[in-house]
Amino acid sequence: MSISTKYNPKEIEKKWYDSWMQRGFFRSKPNPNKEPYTIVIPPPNVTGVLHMGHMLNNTIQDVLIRRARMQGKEACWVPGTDHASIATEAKVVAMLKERGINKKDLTREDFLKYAWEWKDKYGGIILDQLKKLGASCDWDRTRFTMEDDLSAAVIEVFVDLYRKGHIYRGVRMVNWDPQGKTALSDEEVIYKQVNSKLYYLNYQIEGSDDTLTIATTRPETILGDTAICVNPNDERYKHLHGKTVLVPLINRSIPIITDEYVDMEFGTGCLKVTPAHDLNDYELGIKHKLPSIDILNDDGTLSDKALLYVGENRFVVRKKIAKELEEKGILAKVEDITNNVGFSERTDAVIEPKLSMQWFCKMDAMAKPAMESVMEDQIKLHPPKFKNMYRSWMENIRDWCISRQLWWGQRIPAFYLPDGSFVVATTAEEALELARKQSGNNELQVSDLHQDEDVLDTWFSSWLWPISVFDGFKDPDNKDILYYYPTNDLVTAPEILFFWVARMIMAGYEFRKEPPFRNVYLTGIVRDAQGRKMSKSLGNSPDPLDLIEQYGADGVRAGMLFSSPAGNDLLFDEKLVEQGRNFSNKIWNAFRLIKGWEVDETLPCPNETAIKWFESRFNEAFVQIEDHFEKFRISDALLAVYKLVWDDFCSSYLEMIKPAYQQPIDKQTIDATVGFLENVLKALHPFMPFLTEEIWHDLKERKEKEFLIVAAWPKKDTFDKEIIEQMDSVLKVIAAIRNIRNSKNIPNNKQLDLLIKVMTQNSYDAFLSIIRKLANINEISFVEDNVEGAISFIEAGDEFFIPMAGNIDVAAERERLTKELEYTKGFLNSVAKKLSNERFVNGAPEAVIANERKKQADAEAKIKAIEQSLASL
RNA sequence: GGGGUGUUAGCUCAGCUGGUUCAGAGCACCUGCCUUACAAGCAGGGGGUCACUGGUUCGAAUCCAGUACGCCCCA
Repeated sequence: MSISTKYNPKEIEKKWYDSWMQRGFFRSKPNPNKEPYTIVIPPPNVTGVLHMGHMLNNTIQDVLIRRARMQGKEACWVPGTDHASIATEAKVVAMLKERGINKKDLTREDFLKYAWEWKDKYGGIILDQLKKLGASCDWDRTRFTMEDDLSAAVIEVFVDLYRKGHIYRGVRMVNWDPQGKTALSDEEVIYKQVNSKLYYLNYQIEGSDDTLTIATTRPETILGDTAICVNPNDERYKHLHGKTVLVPLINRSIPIITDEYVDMEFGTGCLKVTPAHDLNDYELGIKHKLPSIDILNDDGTLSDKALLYVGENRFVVRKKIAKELEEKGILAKVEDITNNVGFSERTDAVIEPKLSMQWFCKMDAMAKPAMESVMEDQIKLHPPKFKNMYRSWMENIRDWCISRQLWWGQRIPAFYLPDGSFVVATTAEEALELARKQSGNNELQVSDLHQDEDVLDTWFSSWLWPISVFDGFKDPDNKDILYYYPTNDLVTAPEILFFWVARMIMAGYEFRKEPPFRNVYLTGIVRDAQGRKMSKSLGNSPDPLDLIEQYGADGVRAGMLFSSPAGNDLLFDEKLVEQGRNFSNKIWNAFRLIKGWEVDETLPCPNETAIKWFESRFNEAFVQIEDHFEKFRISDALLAVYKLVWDDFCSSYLEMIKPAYQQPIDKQTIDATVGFLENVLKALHPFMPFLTEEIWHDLKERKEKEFLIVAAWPKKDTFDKEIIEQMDSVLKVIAAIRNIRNSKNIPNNKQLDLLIKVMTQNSYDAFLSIIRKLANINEISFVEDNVEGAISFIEAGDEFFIPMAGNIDVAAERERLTKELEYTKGFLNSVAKKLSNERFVNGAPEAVIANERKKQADAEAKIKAIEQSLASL
């Protein structure tokens, strides 16, 4: 035979991907005669390269979209990338540095030119990598969050929300990244446990020689202190209420205030209040009308308001000031503690809570419908355990800081007048008009206005993604948006459930009055075999493209899905991918076998039972597979196909119908078998698209557009439960015979005889040839009595004998039978006990009791049979 | 500290509405096979007090409470 015994994915994958592309199978257009099925890709970071998380995520999306396509839906998977402002800007800055260029020396326009240059060069990499995986995206629809239309949408939305009063500008405590020199949203801050020191400092009480001790992890911030706070119920400090103390080193007089917020147990129970540098202190400050003293510059050095150590880095100052305090006898003691410190997700710098002027988007009004839609299952989360988390987040939502002190992104459309007031408008011209109206000054020119320097958070683009990719802002009634929106399923990671998913839902209701999608499938995190998160720094992540090279895209796809139930982390092991590859090979060889048969049209069909059985078995399995799909149990769906193919189709069915070596096969069997293989390929195609398409075409001549990728998905059909059960018993009989061979060291090629004592209504007539073939039996006969000199076993209530021609080890056989007898008696006993319990008989449903009675009768029959066998030994 | 969620075979996990799918699957493991589709394979097999304690029930892996340990989110 000329077909290789091993499946070789390399050229095959490229061939079919190109072929699909050429024929436009991935493309989608609104088609009123078809039901739309839409997925928008979670846009990967434009700076990114494919990692294992993307592999899992996009494999699942591809499985969903391919199945929908085969189901005859108008399947549309929209790809694209997002501009990832901080990450990309950091990469561009690094690139410039390499070329000896400092960002500070560039104008905004020059910098953006470099940024686009960078994006054009590296921005498409990740999408090309997805093609290797087999992703069947409609590439003609590829979008980018910074392209003109999507940027216009962002600006339009900003202006709209501003006019609705949802966007405001204000001084607020924000998470400041002193390295990136930008504000971050709460979600971009990662808290880590670190070892710190707790410094105990003595503050002099004014008008007294006494001191008061406070504890702080950040002694440098005392320079910004504006009060000391104690719990009003704290007996220790009652005598100090209303007094003032002096801040050490600078001797500023600050009041002692009281608030129940203070934890009496922590430190000394005295809290220093630094409203400019701590969120809780800030809120205390507002409540008690305290001044804020901002002692830090944007780059994390001390400002002149600090009075001391001006211009020095915050961490350097911490050490220096601790030393100075110690020398001056102010430092009482130092303790080691661990506390949570926030770090920038992007630059890893320690976050500085900082007061600054930022733009905010109000969340409460928009959060309401977004929360309800998930709680009431208009949008379903899979698995639903994430609903709780979602709710608690939405209930405690805070306003969204949307401004970023960067250049790479959509510039905030606010224009400042010479007097410091501002207007918000989509264009400078429109702004001028508004500004003239607002100021009453008709002499104002565009050049008098100054646009805000900041850009918008990237998520302020991506929350519009399901709408903006269909140009739903530019042209709200266009055909695409009307047809594809709401999209169907979103596949993403739980980490961005709030960042992104929740905000998309808000935007959906705000701008389209409809949810952006119906189902959210949450994948897990891909971890290594030890359970560690895969990361570049650990070096524990395989390169996905290497894996594809080694095992084939189909093998990798299957491997990823073998062990990844929704919402559960995937402990990735290369073994899984190996299993995927082995599976590819298994199917390949099944195909080789079928392809290799000569057909003799004159032969009668000896395989009616096998054919009838597999047909039913396929339908049974397919119903289950569909059920898994409907419940988003993708892993289970794959495993069900896997078992259907390997166990039922290959190990059982093909062995049943396989003609003897070099013998031809009859027409009816080959036709049925090819049909079965086609159905199996269909069910398998979403998971393993390349291999299945290849076999599809090798199996038969196909017409120009007759591709598996667009073949009709099988329909759920009825199945004959009885034949499945009968075959089940028959296969157990075969296994029992094989087991006897194994344990008695009887070679496979030695034919045995089989005698059957039927004690039930079972009929084996239709299955005799199958038993003969699979168990290598010479003669099968039926008996009324026990057979002497034979090994026996019971299956489905009937007794089977294999004559051993005197080769029986009587003692061993007696022991085996005795053991089985004992077990069965014990079993009977437990059933009898149940049945003699009056409360069980009265309380349990009829079916359960009938079942127990059947168990009882079966066990009794079995005991009788074993006893007879023992007697005849 | 608050909330959520989990603990089932060596590993990863199914197990829905308590009772024949109740103790399962895949991988790993053990034994025997190079039997012309496949050694990336074939055949067979051994593994579990369902975390622990108590409760509800005729009956609990399944429901309830507590304990221990793990993970996640928030502070």
